[in-house]
Amino acid sequence: MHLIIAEKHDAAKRIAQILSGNKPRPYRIGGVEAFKFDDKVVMGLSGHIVGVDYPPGYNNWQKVDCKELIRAEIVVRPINDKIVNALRSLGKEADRITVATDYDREGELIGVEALKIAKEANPRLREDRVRYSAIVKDEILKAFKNAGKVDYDLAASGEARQIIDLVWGAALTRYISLTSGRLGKEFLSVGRVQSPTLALIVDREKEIQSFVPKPYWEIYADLERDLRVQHARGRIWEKDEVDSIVARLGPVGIIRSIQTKPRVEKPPAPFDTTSFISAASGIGFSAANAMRIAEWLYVNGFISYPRTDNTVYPPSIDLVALTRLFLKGEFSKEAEKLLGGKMVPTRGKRSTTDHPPIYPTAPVNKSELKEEQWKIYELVVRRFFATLAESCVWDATSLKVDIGPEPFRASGARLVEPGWRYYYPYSKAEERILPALKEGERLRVLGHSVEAKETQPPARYGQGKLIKLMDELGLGTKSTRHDIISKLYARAYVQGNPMRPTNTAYAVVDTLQKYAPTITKPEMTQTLEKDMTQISEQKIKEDEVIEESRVMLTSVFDELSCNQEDIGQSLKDGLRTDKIVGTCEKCNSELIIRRGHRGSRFIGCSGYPECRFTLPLPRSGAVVVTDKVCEKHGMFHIRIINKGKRPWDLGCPHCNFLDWQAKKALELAEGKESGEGKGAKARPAKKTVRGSGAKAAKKASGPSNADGDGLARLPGIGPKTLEKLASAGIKTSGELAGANAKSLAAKTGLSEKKIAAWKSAAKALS
DNA sequence: GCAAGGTC
Repeated sequence: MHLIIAEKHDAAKRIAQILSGNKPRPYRIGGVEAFKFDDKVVMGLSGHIVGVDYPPGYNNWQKVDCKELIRAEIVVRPINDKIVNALRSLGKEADRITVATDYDREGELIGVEALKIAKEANPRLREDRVRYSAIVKDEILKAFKNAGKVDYDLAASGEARQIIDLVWGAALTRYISLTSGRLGKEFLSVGRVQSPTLALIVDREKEIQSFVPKPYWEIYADLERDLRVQHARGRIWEKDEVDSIVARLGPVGIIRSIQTKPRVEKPPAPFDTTSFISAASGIGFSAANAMRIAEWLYVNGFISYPRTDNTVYPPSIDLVALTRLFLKGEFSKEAEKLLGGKMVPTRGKRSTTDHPPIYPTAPVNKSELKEEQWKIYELVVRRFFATLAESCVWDATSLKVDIGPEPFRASGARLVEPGWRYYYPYSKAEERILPALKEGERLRVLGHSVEAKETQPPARYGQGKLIKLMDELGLGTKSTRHDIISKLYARAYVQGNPMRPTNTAYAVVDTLQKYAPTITKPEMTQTLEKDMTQISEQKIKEDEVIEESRVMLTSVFDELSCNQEDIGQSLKDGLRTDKIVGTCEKCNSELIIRRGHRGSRFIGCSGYPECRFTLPLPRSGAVVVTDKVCEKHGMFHIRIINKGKRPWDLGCPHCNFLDWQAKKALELAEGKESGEGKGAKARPAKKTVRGSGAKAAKKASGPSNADGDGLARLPGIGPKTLEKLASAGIKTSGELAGANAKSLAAKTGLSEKKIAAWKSAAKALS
């Protein structure tokens, strides 16, 4: 039997279809679906099926000296047992195995991992490797006709990367976590990609903080015929000069020249992962969310593989036939127009061997997708169309006017031919139409204005911009960059979008930049890339590169241990400030996030034990203190970040607590005790509160609300109830708490029981 | 409970 190994299930399926000429038989083995035809079986892996790690003896962070990790044994263990087992049993049956994983470095390593497992089960296996750049018939058939050798050197270079990443990452992650006392769920992490990325964000923030704005002025004049012109000097840095220019202005402007030239905007290049995420970011998607949706669209057959560095369509894709598929449905107008043109595809700068650019593979009805999925799908379709469309052409006019001795100018732009912009309307193309004028024409000056401005600090990085920057610096890959960004949020290193570093991030980056600068710079990745190339070219041995790296890390640790005390202190100082939530309403001390026993957290007063004011916090997730302030309590809003979930904006912890109390009181009054209610510790910050909190916020902003102290926040009170209560003279929760339930019921028509429940809830609230 | 890299 001839066993063929692909990188993923989907690739296996399509390769089997092409090689078999029709539909291969699905062939289940140990819960894994492979494909069988003739004497062949094609099986898909799931990327890496084994991973490197330390033996279990090193699991205890406190007991193992992190320096030991530099030279500790590293073991390879299966990540996916099902696939490993299936591979073993298929390997036993086979006499030949062909590696058909993706045509790149990691693909070679993934292939070798699989090969090792199969050969352990059956040492007599003959092996070979096929290389293809797209899973299309010609390409695959050609690849299988010209099978070559497995490139063990290329795989070895990938293995070196794995080991170096693990050793540096694990040792420094543990060091920084132990030194700062942030253990357990709240550990701090360090890595070859994440730390330089975080440093970019921190460095940018420092630039912004230290930016000194410089004042400047711009002079504008309004002329008849609706013409507004700016002084040709643009930014003028001296106020004196502004004044003297203004003094020289006359009552009439004379048109010196007026020139119109065409300006051509070329259509954009096909989407690779970076430009896709960046475009999605422009319409409000986070990097991780955009990739999650793209992945779904790919798995369901609507778009091509979303993880690619390629910006050139391979000739094997029939672009015209693909466009014709869109003649029916949502994009029929666009498809028809496009097919009437030349349809010459644009080419980007990068052309790679593993996957084509991202393009739509099939039309789909809008009603079949969720709103977000549709938006991403539409983006991919429109980008695809744009890459086949004509240039966008403008008439650009530049106008020069003299007012007295002073030169002024204006520029106009008129859209002549929208070209690709017709299909891809994501960036606005604004026209500025100038009045029709002739050289030498004289216009009266109606007035002028001097605008005082100042230079602006550089902008914070949004996720789209950061992904692009990482790409340029070689940080991470198309498949990991969005994950790395998510990781920075999960560690509470950054918040918001554009991204702002927390004080924790400052402390960690400062420490690393001072004592372990290697890990904070993109150069580490660039050097590693060079070493990997040398390994794959047999110029250095894998072991030499790893050994060199270990020696380097050893000296980093020497430097760290020399400055142990300083580092511990500065980390703890930085970390403390991220924990200040507000000021205690009882004693004016700082309220900070504190740890209770058994991993619980709460907000406590730093005046303890004299002051015992506390507020509860949820048990799980990283607690982030945001910069949004509650108007009522003056406390910073809290955000909870759980791995793999959306961040939860808990809001003001005091408001959250009051909401919860009110809700509890209501439940008790209605007699439906939820299991956790009775005798349970106060745990307001639970998901159940979230709904009512959000509703409450909506209600509170409703127009019919005359409520100053949270009447609308009581669970079960909607706008209609509010009106009814208001008609009986009840406008605040205080008034409700003091009202007689029976007579109020009679006045409003509301049930007495409900009113009684609201009353006790209102009491809890006030 | 650590990294980064695949894929789901």
